Amino acid sequence: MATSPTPSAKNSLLKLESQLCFPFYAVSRLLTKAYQPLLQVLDLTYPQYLVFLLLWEHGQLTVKELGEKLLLDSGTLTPLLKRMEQKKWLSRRRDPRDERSVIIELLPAGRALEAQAGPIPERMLAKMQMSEAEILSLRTHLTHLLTQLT
Amino acid sequence: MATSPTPSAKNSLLKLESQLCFPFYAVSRLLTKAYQPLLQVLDLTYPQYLVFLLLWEHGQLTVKELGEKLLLDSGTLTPLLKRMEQKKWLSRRRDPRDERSVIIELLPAGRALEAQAGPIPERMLAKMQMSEAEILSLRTHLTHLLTQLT
DNA sequence: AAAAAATAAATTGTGTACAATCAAACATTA
DNA sequence: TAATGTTTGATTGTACACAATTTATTTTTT
Repeated sequence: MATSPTPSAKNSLLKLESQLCFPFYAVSRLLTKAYQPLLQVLDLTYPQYLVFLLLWEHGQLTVKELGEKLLLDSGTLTPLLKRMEQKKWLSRRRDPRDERSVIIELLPAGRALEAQAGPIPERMLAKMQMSEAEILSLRTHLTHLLTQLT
Repeated sequence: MATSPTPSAKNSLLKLESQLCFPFYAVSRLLTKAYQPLLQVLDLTYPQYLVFLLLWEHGQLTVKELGEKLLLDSGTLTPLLKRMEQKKWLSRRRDPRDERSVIIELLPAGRALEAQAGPIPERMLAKMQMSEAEILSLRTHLTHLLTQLT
């Protein structure tokens, strides 16, 4: 006769889930904490470091473009970018060709941080203690999830 | 002659890294957002839901125990638990045997939420669109990372 | 037992996150 | 071109997250 999944089988699945979303939440916060001592000497937070990674590569981007790449909205980015502006790391100005857009441009003090931030990725990889195969496997799954959730 | 890694090899490694930590950060936020419509009808946030998962299982826990299991400190938990107390979901009281500890205990209104929250894990699994094999693989890597970073 | 050390929460201050709303600028079309 | 609708940031309000400090309590040492 047809039966629904046994309670134990169902529970294992549900338990699996409860142990899947929480680890993401926990790992994300622990990674940010692991960055903290490396970023603190540069007076940077992790989200600010992510903004810099993009600016070091592109030089200048609009708030909208930053938001699309970081999956953050202006309610998060505007105050964050204002703090970075106060530290003379970047400039904020309206695009003359479209006054709705705000262009974020790297300033010399911001560009100077790139060299100091150079060793950070290797140090983080060391903290993670993962093989390149593990990292590739993780990246595949994370990218898949990212696609599903976006 | 001995050489350091080539720039390209080194860059690929660094790029790998920049594409590993950010996905964790992004997936974690997207998962919280994916929970939001399911939790909103219960008037819950994701961290509050995590507290409930523990309380539904254990009935009562100290703030310290909640913090150990969720990897959160009292600076985060105290205001969160006070909000949950205001909604009559739980009670906060000092342990008479050790006045330093605060015991968090589930109240009837909090226990009543358990049934309503029942379908949430399955719905989240559906949103993630992952096979059980993928989930198991992810869990292994996440647990490893969690251990490395704790 | 009195002093010193350790523990558990609470508090304070800073910095994200994000939903909801608003305002200005631009694009479209009737 | 005037009205309508869309786009882009900024603002507001709520809720984490965490470092650093403080307070109350308990434990350990002397």
